[in-house]
Amino acid sequence: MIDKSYSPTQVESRWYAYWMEKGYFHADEHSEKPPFCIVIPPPNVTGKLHMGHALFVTIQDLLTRYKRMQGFEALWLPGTDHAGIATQVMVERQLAAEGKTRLELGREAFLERVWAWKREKGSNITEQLKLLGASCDWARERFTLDEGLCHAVVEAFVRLYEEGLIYRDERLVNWDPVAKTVLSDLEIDQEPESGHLWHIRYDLEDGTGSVVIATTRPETMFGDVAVCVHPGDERYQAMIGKMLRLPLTDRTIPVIADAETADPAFGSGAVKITPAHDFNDFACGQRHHLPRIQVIGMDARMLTTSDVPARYRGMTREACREAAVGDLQTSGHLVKIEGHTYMPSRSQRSGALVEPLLLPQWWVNARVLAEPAIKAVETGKTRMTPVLWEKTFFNWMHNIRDWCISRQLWWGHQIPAWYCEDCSRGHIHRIEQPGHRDAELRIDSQARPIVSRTCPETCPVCGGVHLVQEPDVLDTWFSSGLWPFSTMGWPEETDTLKKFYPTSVMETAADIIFFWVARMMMFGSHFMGETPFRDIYFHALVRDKVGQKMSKTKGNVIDPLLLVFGCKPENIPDEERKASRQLFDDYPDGIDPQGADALRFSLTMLAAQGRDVRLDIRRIEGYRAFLNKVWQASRFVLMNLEGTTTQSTITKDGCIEPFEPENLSLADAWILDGLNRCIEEVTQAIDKFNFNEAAQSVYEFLWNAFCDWYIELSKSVLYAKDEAQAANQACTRWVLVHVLETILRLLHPFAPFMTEEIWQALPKGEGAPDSIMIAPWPKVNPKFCDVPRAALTRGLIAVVSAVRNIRGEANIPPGKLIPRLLVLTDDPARQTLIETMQDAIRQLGRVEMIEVLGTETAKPAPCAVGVADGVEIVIPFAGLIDMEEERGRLDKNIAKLTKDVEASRKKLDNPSFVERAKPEVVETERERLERHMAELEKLQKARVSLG
RNA sequence: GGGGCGUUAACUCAGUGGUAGAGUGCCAUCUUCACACGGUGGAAGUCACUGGUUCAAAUCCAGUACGCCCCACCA
Repeated sequence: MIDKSYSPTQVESRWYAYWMEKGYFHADEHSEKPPFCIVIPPPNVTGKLHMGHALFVTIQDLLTRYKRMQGFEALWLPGTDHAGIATQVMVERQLAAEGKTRLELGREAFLERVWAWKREKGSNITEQLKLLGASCDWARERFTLDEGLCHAVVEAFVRLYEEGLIYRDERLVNWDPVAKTVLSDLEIDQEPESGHLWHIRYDLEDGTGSVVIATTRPETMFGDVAVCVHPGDERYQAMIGKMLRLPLTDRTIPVIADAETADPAFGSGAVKITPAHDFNDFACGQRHHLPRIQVIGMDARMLTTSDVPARYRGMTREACREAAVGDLQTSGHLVKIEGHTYMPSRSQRSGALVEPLLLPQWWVNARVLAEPAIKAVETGKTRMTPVLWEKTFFNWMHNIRDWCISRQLWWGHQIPAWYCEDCSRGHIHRIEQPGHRDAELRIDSQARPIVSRTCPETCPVCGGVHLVQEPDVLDTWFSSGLWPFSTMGWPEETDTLKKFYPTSVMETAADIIFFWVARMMMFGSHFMGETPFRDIYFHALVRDKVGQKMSKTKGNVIDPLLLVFGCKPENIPDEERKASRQLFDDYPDGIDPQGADALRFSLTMLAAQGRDVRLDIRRIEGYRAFLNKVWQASRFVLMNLEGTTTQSTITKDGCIEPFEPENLSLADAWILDGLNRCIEEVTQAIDKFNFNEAAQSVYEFLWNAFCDWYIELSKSVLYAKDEAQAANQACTRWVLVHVLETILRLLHPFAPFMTEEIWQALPKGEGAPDSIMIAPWPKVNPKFCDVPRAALTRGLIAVVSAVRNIRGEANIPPGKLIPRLLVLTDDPARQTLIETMQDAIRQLGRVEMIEVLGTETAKPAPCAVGVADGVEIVIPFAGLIDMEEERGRLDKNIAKLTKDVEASRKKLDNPSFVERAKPEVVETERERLERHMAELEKLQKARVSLG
């Protein structure tokens, strides 16, 4: 017997170890079963479990467990990502707390430190996934810096280089001066900020006039090489081609015309051109063959070159801005300062203002790689759900730009390229800094890389032996892009790849569609000849209850584990409590343990396809109540099996039925028919990724059908004293345990722990599996599809409901039995139904005696009348009912019915409805009208008799 | 500038052509032998707005308002 009350924390501590021990999570690449495979979106090793993880575990585990039960060889392949910038920044922060920097430690010692940290903390996140029940094949766990994956990365890089799809080039790139690395376009955020627009006068060299330019970055003026105006702008026609004096310097720069760069309507219509520090200016400079003058360095300070006037050299860009503006004011060149809202680029990781700099970097030719990936989606070889994401995908892929893959970090895959110090003499610079362990290597774009799988011993050109490796590492997403096949052993042709590639479903958040999904598609098509997944399911974003993204600074973070295990605010560390401020404002006394099962069930319910989720804890509590209901219903079934030989008839292939349909009671036939429907709905919904529908279906069947009616009806059979019921009792017990057992299997992918706990407690026969997670997925049993008998039971339910309705609205106290109930109908089938089920009706309606009579029977006056399923329910007053209440009740029902009748009439009186609507719709409408009219008539008569 | 999404009960959300649903909350009532994380009954919505298509619109189309997201640009 299971415990009296449902304690998720206790239940969930029991089963994970059992499943692991039994090896149920392991997928065999040599199996004969059809494959089903999901590779996990690898969480950052630095990561701490958040709602996004909880959501993907919920959905991926749901799919994996479902397919496993359906008889697939189900592989959910886990692993973690080294998360280059995130991890390095974190460890550097630790070092800073000790007063050290990575440059003091040097590359080797720093990396050792990161590895030590990874060894210590790297399993945190995977342990947290396990708490949610993730049935991953942990023996196959991978890390993007594993030996095997490094091998795959090198292989991919070298092949792409040899195919000309990777190249090194000097371009303007996004430089993060805090993290000291270049960033891809995707790693940059833009939010509006308020700044200024400085209007500065540049005088013509010949003294004939001046131009006023507007800029948001006056400190870059030392890098100006031209002032650009629109060719059609009449104000400046005469100046085009003339030279201007650049204020604060002794340089002169030309006025040029460029329609793409200058907008006559913005500012003064004239714009300064600084090709080394602005992307538009860079493009303009290229068109006009202008020089590029770099004036800001990688530390975001002004360079100490001759281009920068001595006074400003070495200043930070901010200090320089202030100084320059002051000097311009003094010299009279500053015309005005305007307030201005602009969108500066900031590094996602460090928050630093990105400085565009001219640097040699490694690039992937994305356009070529994108083609087959686009085609795969166009032809439906890979499908996206919700399908609207395909548009976003195409839009980006068709306009894709080359991908900058090098990063000036240490934590990551060092690029497999070397430079010969002899051949590339003069292009390799070692910059020694006092206090830095290693010299910094700067490698000019003119240096010639030697790309190789292993470190070359000699230079293939000159035979020289002085080779240095490219210090840069690869963008984290380069290795993640290989994830679906690198984790399976690529470039080796492994059995795992043969069995499981391409994978079945990629399940992830849509915000990494470009970062990750698109790149996996490109690499998969290129290296494997096939896109890596059949289906891509994008889940929703989990937001807070008012729809904002969760973030620590907003204080609206909801840590899934706080919900799973419960929490008291006083036990939470300050920092975390700050991050979850909103939560503790709403729940000052803390939160009760909800359990992983309830969290999972809730997320499935809330995350309808493609919709963002606003997480409302009240709904989680509601769904925990549902799991409690399952638990309590199970206790009822188990209690009634005690001391009997009735057992669940599950085997490893399905269920055997000890009873034939003709031996079933009406209630049995009804619930088994309903079970069939439920099985069908859940299965179809999961297949279509409509997880909320699937969960909803089980929810309704278990609560509204099984608990509310079948269990209640079963009591009149099980607790009957007469001998005649004995045979029915055995049947009822079997139906109880059979329906419960099947529901548990349907529910297992949603709530794995509690379903296992209960399932294990059920009495089962020979041949039953050892765990619900390897039990077969329920199938519809055509033998038990019994529509007519199910419909009769629905009639019975309607009768009981009608009695209860009268009781409730007429304020008959629940303790008071109704002495006499008349049921009027001329239909023999219904008469028999009421007769045979009268025990149940008496119990559920709290009625002492029932008489079944024909419709012509004279009603006692006064009486209360209700209509259900075409039969008339009559309750003689006999002092039971408050006349006023009853009049009110009838009036209300009459009003509603009258409205219904009018609506139906109006429709049916409309000739075009009758002609043009589908015949079955017209037929339904006629039936409805007839039914409502008959009902209305009866109620009206009853009302008249009340006076 | 381009694209996308949303607006349904007090709250959080389902519902893609045929008389509006759930959870929580609310009102009344009941601690009856699975369950008060419960039972029973009840109240509660002009489905943002305006047009259109249709016999029929929460649902399809167009527009408006408000909210949100993505991409691009921004001197």
